[in-house]
Amino acid sequence: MSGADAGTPALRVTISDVAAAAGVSRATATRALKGEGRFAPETQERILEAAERLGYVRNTMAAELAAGRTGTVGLMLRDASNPAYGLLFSRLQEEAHQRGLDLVTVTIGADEQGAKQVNALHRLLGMRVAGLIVATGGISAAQLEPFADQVPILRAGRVESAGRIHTAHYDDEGHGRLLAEHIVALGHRTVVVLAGSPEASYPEHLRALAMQEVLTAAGVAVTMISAGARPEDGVDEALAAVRAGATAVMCASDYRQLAVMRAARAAGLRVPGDVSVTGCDGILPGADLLGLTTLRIPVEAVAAAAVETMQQLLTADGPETLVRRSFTGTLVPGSTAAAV
Amino acid sequence: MSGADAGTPALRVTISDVAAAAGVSRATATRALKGEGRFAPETQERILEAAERLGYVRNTMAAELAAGRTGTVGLMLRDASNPAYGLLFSRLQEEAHQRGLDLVTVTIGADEQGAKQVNALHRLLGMRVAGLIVATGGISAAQLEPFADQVPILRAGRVESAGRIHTAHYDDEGHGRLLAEHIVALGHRTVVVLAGSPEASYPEHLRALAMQEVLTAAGVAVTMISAGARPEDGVDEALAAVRAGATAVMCASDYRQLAVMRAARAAGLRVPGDVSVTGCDGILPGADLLGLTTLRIPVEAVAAAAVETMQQLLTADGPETLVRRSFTGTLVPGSTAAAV
DNA sequence: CTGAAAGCGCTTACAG
DNA sequence: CTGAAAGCGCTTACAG
Repeated sequence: MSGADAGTPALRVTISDVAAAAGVSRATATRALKGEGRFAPETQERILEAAERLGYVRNTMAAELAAGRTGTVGLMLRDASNPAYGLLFSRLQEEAHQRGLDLVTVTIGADEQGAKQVNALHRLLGMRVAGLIVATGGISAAQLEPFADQVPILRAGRVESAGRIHTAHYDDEGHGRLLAEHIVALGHRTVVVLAGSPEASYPEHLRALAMQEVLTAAGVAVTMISAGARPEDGVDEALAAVRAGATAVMCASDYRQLAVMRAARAAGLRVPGDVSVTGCDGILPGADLLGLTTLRIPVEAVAAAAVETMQQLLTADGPETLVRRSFTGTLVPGSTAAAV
Repeated sequence: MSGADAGTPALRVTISDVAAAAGVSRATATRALKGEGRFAPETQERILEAAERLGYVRNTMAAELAAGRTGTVGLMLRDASNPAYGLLFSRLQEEAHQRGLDLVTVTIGADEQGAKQVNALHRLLGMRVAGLIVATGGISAAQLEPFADQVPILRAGRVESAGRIHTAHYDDEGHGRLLAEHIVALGHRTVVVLAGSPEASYPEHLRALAMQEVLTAAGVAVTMISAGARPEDGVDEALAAVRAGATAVMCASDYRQLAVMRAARAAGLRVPGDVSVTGCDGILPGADLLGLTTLRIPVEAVAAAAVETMQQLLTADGPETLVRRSFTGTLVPGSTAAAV
């Protein structure tokens, strides 16, 4: 309440201050403040009043250190400027709030090296979080697994093959299939599939493989383009294939779809007149106005499952079994893809 | 490294384990691990090797409690599903990373009551963060100020009039002015301004007031609509005004602009043939394809200034002066607004 | 260059 | 119903 001098941080009020002000021991103050254990109602009242008056805020670090446990779940997040991750983040928070789970988040840039990823992981583990939700593909199972016996780890959004990591993930293959079936149904016989390489984006890669499978099985001629991480990567190549006869470009993400539409417009190609285009994600605001043909990924369901599963893992008493939950989104037919 | 039984968390290795394994005291282990103070190079090597081998992760809570300080800055964030906040979040993280500042984030839903907002604040203060960056309008200066003498507090994105809170904010009034001047230049004489009410969105309110001022000063007839928080709120009213003669609808956000375009399309009104529309934010992916007339808010500059300022505040030795930095974005003329 | 000791703020059995 | 005591894992002067 004093010490407003700059440079000298104000003295924080501790539980000892509160206890003294209320004329009790620290032990009693602790109990009354938490509302656990035995204490006289009027004693509690006095303690609560003192805490309020002094502006007491419990030191979480000390409390958790002493109690030997943490009520916080760590969340590793990828760059939230991508709306798909932004929304996932938002939903995870929302779910956690509703279930009374405290979440502490650290993010890692998409471009960061393994060392930084591990660093972020250590920061969370250093806080002795009770569980870990990983919502970034940037960190591998190998980096995660050593800690799987210390704390439950769940990957959100992406499949995971490693033994001890739980998941709540998108059905990327199913998504690729649904989109490809739509294109087949529209009668396209020569199609470009434009996706990030496995290194650039594993989910995109999975979608692309599934698309290829469905298209090929339907007798469609497929040109696969394995591109870099940036949306504009591979776009020129895709348009070249269009000029060579392809009637549709299937993109593994809406960002790529936008890039293709931009380039098509610049090149004087009409969508869907000259070329049909599809994407995947379906969460861009304004996607409807653009008429994007896409697939809405089930962000809400994945977020809910992730938090629910984590909560179960935290309260599990029996031996823990591996949880793997997959969620399929819904096709959004738009005006960017038409029958040939 | 044992205790893989479910239910029984593995024993975490402590610095005592590392010290014992290396045959030194905990004090020496601490120094060598941090690389501070004096120690024999070969001793350090032994300690580092032991830590590595045992899988030691320093307990941050204990370390900071003992050291009496924190290296972490708290970030209070609003729902990141809004791209404007998602991008701000992303940039803040990026900047913090680059400057070696650790950020720990808690979010609060847009709809949450004051109690929850304060709760989130307490969670951060309970972690004894070294500083606080507030990137949500949901928490008031009055709630923040009591803590301003314990820790530097900076509001990012939004102006702040309270005495002890620093800011790095958008020039909302300037943004409103720039957009209004554009509409005036296009020759519109009857205009609707559609914005959230002060309670729904204070920044939108500021933009709207500035628009009104510029429009009125130019002799334009203005209809002000003070709407709810949802993008579709007030849209019907706006279209009614258009039917009554208004030639332009100025929205205080891109979300509202999209809602107006959607409704206009449904009502058979052409944009910009029958009505010009403007927004504000300019960060929607695909905004260019839609031809949105908007204003790109300077997210990057605000984020950089916020982190930079916070870092200065943390290392300041002299008496701290109030920092208030404002940033103006750039007009993005699109195809949704045309001359009458 | 290294270690013994005290202490950070809080909680938890255990006695009363 | 309440308090004294020990301890959570680590760091920091202070002696050696």
